[in-house]
Amino acid sequence: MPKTSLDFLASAPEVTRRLIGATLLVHGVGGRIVETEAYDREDPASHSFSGPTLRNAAMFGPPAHTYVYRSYGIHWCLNLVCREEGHGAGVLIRAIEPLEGMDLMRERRGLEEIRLLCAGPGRVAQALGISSAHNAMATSVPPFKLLPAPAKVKVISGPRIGISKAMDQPWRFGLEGSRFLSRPFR
DNA sequence: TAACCGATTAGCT
DNA sequence: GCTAATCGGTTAA
Repeated sequence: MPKTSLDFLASAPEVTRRLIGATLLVHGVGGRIVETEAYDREDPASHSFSGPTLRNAAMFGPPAHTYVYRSYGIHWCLNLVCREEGHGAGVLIRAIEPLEGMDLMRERRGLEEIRLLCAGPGRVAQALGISSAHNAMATSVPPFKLLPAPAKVKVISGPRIGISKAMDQPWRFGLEGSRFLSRPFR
């Protein structure tokens, strides 16, 4: 229990930036977070924008918990809830540098190429074995393990991917120079 | 009908 | 090496 534990109560972009470089494991499988995106309540691109529904309920639950949703009817995507309970903000985990449980991740993804194992939110969820069963769970207890980033990570930012609103907000964050990003920053 | 996307294909530098 | 286009499913406005 490091005293430098992550503060999920800060603003969504702040929490999102600080998650870059953090280590995320599920049942000991995962690695270092290298790409994230912020979503907030007053944010037309956020699932929480129009208030609570059955699907996004976890976004309005306690911080440091998960919000898992189905994307385009096919993939699962993992978010971490931030700000105070009931606010409706979260961080989308977009890419991870694979470090632990490589064999299991390769098997789940049906892929050898390490660079593409977790390069994208749907890919992250598949490699880590995330599904709706992992929705609204605390990240501080098993099967989850979340370790804060080291002090000196270099973070870059840019517009979010796959949205058509609030394009002006640079709420996508990445680890500078990482080759495990879903797409490069420019 | 548009979405917090991935695999594939076709084209480019 | 890269980008753009296409299509596949569910959800919810």
